[in-house]
Amino acid sequence: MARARTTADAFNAIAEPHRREILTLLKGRERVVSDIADAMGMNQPAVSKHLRVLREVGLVRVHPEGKQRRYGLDARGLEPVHGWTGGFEEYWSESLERLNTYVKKRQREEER
Amino acid sequence: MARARTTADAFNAIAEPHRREILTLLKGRERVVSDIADAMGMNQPAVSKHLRVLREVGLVRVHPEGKQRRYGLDARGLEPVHGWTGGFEEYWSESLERLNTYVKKRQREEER
DNA sequence: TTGACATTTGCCTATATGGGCATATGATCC
DNA sequence: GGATCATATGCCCATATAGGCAAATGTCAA
Repeated sequence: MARARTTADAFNAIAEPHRREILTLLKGRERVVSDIADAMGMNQPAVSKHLRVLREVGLVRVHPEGKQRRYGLDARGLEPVHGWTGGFEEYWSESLERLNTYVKKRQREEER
Repeated sequence: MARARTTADAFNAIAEPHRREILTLLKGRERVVSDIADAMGMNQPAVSKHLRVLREVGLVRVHPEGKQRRYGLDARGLEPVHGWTGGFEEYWSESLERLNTYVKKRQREEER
């Protein structure tokens, strides 16, 4: 079996650094394809392909405007990723880790 | 150019559902390979390969114990993912979005 | 219609899986 | 050393890119 499709879900879509860069670029405002390509120093077809992936996974939306196509952010699809990783927060937050240690210690003491 | 290696970073490593499942399984306690394989209903070699990826990206650690190898979580590598997605929180949190709108409105008012 | 500009899509290549199966490597016990 | 259990690796296949380049499609203006 091959690797999962990049359009399978947001987890796969954002695994590509250039796609994350695009999403970041779209944060403040909507942008036209050539604008994005310039900002990234990439040729336009490559950008179009990444935009297609992001579109298929629902992280961006297109707003045709004459011959141009403005792309806008629809980051709701990132919530599952944020939520999933958030479930591990205690493992990297030191203060939370201390709290956790404390709680476990208390639990052990209460068991006596 | 091909897709980035799954061991390139946590973003790529957690794009695979089975690997996310493994990390979740390791949340409470450390587990031995066969234990993980059983819990996931997967054969052992496949699990070993996923563990290798997670190990190379630093999300798990091995603790040899006789002929067994206990794997433990080291989720600190997930923080960048959580942090990056967190930068988009306002786009899916409606209350936050309202707050954002309010803040921007205030800013506009202050500019007068 | 024709021309010009903006984007998308098709084609091709190098690369990287993910899982099944068989086999190698490690560790423990006799 | 030899047997046995637990894991890791090697090999093979089907599949999926990511990006470069050329060509197709869409849109608007004269």
